[in-house]
Amino acid sequence: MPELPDVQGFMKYVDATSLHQTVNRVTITDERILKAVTPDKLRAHLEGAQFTRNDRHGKYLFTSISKGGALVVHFGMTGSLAYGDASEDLPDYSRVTIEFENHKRLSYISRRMLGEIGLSEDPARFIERHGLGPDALAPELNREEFVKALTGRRGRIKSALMNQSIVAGIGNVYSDEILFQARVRPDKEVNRLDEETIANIFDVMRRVLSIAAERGGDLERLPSDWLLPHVEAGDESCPGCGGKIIKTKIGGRPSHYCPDCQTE
DNA sequence: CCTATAGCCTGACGGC
DNA sequence: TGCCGTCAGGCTATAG
Repeated sequence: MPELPDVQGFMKYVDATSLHQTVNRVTITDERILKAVTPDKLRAHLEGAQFTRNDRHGKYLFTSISKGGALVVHFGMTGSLAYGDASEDLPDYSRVTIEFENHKRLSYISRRMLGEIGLSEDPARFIERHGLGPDALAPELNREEFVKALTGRRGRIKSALMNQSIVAGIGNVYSDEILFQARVRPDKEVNRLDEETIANIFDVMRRVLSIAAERGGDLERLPSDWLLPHVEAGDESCPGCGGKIIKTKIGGRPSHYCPDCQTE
């Protein structure tokens, strides 16, 4: 599930549950989720340490470790976190579980194993090496820069919004919502959009992501005049005009839009 | 340099 | 009930 708003939700979740507790034990149920670190190294870095703070960049969560460096958490399409009592059974598809001295545990869950757990000594360098653009909600990202980053590009606007090297954090679902609210069709070629329209997409992007992030990505808590709650509920009618929402594929990803409201 | 596409990986779901 | 194809809120490597 995780796009920027969801990861923001996970960040608050870790803030509320897992900071400043000493790690007793790290259990790795499936090593394949560790792509750039060995199980021994992960354990060595975490055991006896505490988590001190969380930061997010795009869809990545960086949890700082008191001994130095940070735990890198990426959720892929099916990742999530679950905090609970250490005596309880692990949730299905737990891949890594961190047990604390207070007999609680934090489990990283991933059904399809498309995510990753790793370590980074320097998250800023990690972000750079992975070619991530500025976070979509970063205060230093402004309208002008956004317009500049999109100008001269070919391809479709939805693909550009989902391109993490332009702006980090937007995925398949929120790109649909942003374009719905900006009234731009997802298959519109970027180079056929004028500056004003792109600037408006920027404003809408900020509003959509901030509101959704506040709600931790919980689709049920989103305003009912947004597209997502309708699509999620299997409702094929447009919250704006009541017309039929079109489902199609753009860049291989399922996409929803209203042909009547999204005219640009 | 840029964009589009296939592949990774696994389980849930619907149709037969 | 069981099998099978399709699908999925992401990313990377590769081809064009």
